[in-house]
Amino acid sequence: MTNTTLKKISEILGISVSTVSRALKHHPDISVKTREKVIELARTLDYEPNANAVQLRTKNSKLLGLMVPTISNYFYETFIAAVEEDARKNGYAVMILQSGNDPLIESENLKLFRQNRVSGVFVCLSSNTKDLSSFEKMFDLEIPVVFFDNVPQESGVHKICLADEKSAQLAAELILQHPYQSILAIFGNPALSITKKREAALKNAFQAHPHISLLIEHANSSEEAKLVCHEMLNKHLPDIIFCMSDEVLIGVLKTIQEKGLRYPDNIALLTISNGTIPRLFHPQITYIETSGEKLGKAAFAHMLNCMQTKIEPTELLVDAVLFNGGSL
Amino acid sequence: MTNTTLKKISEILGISVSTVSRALKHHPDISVKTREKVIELARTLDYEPNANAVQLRTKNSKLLGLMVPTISNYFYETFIAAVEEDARKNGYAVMILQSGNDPLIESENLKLFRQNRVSGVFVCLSSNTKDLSSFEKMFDLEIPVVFFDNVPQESGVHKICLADEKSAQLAAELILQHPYQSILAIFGNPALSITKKREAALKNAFQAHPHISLLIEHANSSEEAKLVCHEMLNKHLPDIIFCMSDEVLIGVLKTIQEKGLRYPDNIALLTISNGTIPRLFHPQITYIETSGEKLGKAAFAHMLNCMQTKIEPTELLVDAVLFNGGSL
DNA sequence: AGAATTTCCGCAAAGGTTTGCTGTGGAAAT
DNA sequence: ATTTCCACAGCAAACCTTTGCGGAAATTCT
Repeated sequence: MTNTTLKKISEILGISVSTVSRALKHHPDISVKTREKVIELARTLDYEPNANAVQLRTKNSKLLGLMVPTISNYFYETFIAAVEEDARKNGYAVMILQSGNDPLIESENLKLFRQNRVSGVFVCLSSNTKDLSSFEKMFDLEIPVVFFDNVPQESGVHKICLADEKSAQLAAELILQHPYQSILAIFGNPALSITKKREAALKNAFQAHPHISLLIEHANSSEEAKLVCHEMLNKHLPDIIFCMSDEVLIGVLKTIQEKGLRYPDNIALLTISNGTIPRLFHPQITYIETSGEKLGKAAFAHMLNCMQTKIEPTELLVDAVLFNGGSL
Repeated sequence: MTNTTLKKISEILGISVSTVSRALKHHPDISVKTREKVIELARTLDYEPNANAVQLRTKNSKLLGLMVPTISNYFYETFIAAVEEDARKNGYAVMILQSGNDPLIESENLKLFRQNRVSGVFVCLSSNTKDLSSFEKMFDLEIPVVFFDNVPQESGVHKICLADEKSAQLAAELILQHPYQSILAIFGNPALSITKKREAALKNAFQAHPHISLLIEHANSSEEAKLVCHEMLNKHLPDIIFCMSDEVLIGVLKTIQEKGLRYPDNIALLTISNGTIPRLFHPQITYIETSGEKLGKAAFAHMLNCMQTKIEPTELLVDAVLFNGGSL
């Protein structure tokens, strides 16, 4: 079977292509009689506009780009799911690409987005990206770019983040409500904006409490976190371990389980997470919620704004809330 | 900045558009001198072909569609990641849509795929889809459809599945190697092809062992699985619980933890999973591996075949292997 | 030198849609 | 009965690229 086009409909009905096109979009120039004839036939022939032709002509696609380091991640997947859902409801489709944390692939992917004429892109920066040079062309072409989660330091771009500072502050407050004296805080890749923000905020919060020992470590993966944690626990058992993310938490949990430690009895746990992992365990692990879903919804709404009216680049924050499990 | 097109290049160089087009693809009709001039200018102007125009003209897009009930799922996310990665390496981009297990949205999404002229689609059927009527048009238009994971019963379509029967058999064999006498097996949504296959295979394997009690239950979500498990354990403590999937496993684990049971001492556990969840716990949970990654790679390879040469629709299986944790 | 190739490039159409402009017929206004 | 106006529909260009075909100039062969 071959595809039905405006031309085919117009030939069958013996009218012009433009009349068919207009009838289909209820243009007032077309009489009701003609319009109904056209719509009727279009339905029976199951006409579906060729998006390529439409976009070529109108220069305005219903495609959005979305790039993450990897799709396979507790946080990104919920973000993606949320964006896709809202996009669908608004008639947009989403083209998803992974950078694998490789700036080269990131750049290639941006090119792919451009070639496919996306109307906007969501980007979580690769952890190895040093500058925004590969994004220049997007800005030049005025394709809205909304950065999320791991965002560039530069101002003048659209950023939408979790309340990184606040979530670390919340964590600090919660810790201070307990009589913990020694804290082990394990963060992720120090190159990430979220790492920097969370680390700075946590450090800052404890500055006024010099009697509390705050030990900070970094780990780029769950495996590293596990090793680091093992190492640290061998030296000294802290009162509480703070994990910056699910990746870290997973490593820490493995260590704790392997060592036969029990929380909250032997050691307390606190993490920042979207909740999936913390809720798997019993007792559930107390976490500061960073919802990929909320972030996704906010990002899409912001994108819609960007595409409709040129708005000033800003940094938006999605609030953080505490979920009380039973790990401290 | 406006986009560079073939026309713009041709005007600057004072040659025709067709020459530019041919030069850029190393057509033998074009002299080396002209070709190099063109390529040089194209590079400095950072020419990027308009995919819409190309596709419109060639009727052959570098876009693939992928539909799953939800992206946010331990299994699908790895599948998607694998497909995207291989697609990228082969110059394809992936358009991802979620059906939310709603046949209506599923149908709408197929339409979106068609309108965007994808060259092929991967589909994991929604659990509520009763027939393949909404796919008819895809077949008519000869757009390759590769079903995966939850596939239709019909033959004559491309299906690529985990070795559902074999994985259940493997599970049965493993169980029979131990002196377990009572088994609680919890399966997922009975409407899914994977549920049916796994359940049938498991039942079948135990037919020859009537002295072993095999109790079968169903649960559509982790929460249901948790409830079902609670209920069952209140009546009777089985020797082992077999979980069909991660969803089920999560519910079961919660129940077990809440009840203060310890595996493998009080009860044994066995599941089918891609490994993410089972490896989070200590001891790790023994599982039959169903790798979304392997499935994704196989699916993409198959899709490539479908697009190049019309091959006979077949059912491909991705093998299942045992991962020995410490839960039985 | 004249004929036969070869080399290189341009013309124009096609793909499906959208849209500004033009043109027609008929009804209303004068 | 002439003019004015409106409702309706078609023409043609444009978006950008690809490609069959034809043709001019340069080269090679008698």
